Amino acid sequence: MAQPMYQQIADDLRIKIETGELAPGAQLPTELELRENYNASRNTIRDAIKRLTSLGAVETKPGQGTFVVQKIDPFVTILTDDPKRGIVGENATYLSEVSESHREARLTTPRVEIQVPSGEIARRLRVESGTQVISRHQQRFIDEIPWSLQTSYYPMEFVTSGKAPRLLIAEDMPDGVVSYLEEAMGIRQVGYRDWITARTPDSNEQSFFRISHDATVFEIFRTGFDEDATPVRLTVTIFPADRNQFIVNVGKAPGPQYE
Amino acid sequence: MAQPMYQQIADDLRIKIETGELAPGAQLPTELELRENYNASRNTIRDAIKRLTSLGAVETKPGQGTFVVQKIDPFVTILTDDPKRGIVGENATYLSEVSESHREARLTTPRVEIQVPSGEIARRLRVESGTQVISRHQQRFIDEIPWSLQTSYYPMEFVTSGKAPRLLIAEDMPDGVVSYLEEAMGIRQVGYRDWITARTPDSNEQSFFRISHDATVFEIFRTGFDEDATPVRLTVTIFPADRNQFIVNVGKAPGPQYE
DNA sequence: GGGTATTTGTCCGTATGTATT
DNA sequence: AAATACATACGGACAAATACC
Repeated sequence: MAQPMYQQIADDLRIKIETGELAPGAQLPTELELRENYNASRNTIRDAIKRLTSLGAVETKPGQGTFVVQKIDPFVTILTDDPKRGIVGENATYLSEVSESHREARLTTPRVEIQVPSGEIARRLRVESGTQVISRHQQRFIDEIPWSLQTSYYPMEFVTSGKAPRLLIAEDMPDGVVSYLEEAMGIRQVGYRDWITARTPDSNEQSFFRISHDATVFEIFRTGFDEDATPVRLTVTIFPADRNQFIVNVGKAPGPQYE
Repeated sequence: MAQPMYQQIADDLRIKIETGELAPGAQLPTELELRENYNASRNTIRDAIKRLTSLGAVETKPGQGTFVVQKIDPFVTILTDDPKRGIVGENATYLSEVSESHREARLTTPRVEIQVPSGEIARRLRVESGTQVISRHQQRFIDEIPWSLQTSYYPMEFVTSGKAPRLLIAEDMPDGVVSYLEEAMGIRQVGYRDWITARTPDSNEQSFFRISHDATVFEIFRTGFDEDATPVRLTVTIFPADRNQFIVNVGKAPGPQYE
């Protein structure tokens, strides 16, 4: 046996999917039918299907069947801001990028919390661990598909000093928090750093994005800095890898995005 | 049964790993022992372990046992070139970044091929599909751990014109291909665009990186442009997500890397 | 709403193969 | 060569989710 049987079955089905014999959205034969087609036991068929789900080629729905996944048209985020536009709020950038591509973006109103951050958050925002921070959490959708989960963290003294009370208000800031902080506190964000990682989703992310436990999500930490190189904000965004890609432009790179 | 049994067992083992009760590198009890510990069948134990492998928490070795994975110290690549350094070869950047972190980098000598590129490669390099291109492929290691797979593509006329013959020589160019092209052909790369995606590894990548089929790799397409905004090269690099992270600096961001 | 058929999910037991020590 | 440990494959039983009448 060169290849295990479940692997051969998975490959055969994968080829049928790639050639279009099984179209996107189409239902695969049921486990019982596949069992007869391939003359294998149901468990072996199930192993083959598990292989395909972990490749992201099919999805199973209890009580209904197994279906070829609809490939989602990926949304591309430009991490390096357009210099002509200057550094603006991420949400404004997000909304304009999406509308440029003729798709409909939507954000939830922020959920504002006072938290004691995890060690990683505290380290990146450079506050002492054990102190409190303000967190603002938003969900983002494109064409009503859940697209990303974003949480921004700010040092607690921004509100305890009385200077930036609107950080605690559960409302979106259309001009962006960055420009609000400049108006209210004189803090200028002169640059930022994105730290890009990938991992498997936790259970919250699995249910929000409706992805399986062995899918992949990007986790991007964006730290904004003022002129003294002090972090003024940290934004952590989770993007499912099946519907998100990123662009970094350096030097003279043409067009906004496409050739 | 709120949670399925295999899930509870997986969670219990995961907690023991996170708390350090099962140290990195340690061997888990064998399937037979776990079966007695949890009073479950061997198949159920195996389902729990599959869950942990897909999380990347453990790895199984036939004939030996199941082991807590040694977390690899991730290597961080800066995608936005340091402006003081200017735009130099990726390999030079790679070697210097690694040596700055006191780790040992190594590259294989390039494997040079003439290929008819796939549609995606042709589109990104903006050559007509069906025409030939030069490809140069290298494997990169850090401390002898396989770290990335890189393939660069160049338009065929760079050598058919007789101007850049060294592109066909299977030798690393320590100063970088970019500066060679400038010397030899007068082509200046004035900028580049990185396009960042993530996916599961193909079988080549699985065996080279020694990762499982449901791991994740970053696939980064770097297109270099000359002053006419014409692509002069395309570099595709595969990075396993368990040992690679990326940084993008925009505006004034402090330090090279760490706070 | 309820009942039934269909389909996938979980769990068990067993046998045999393959890799490593 | 033998023992150990994981990998593959079979079969069966019941549960849970969904669709349909």
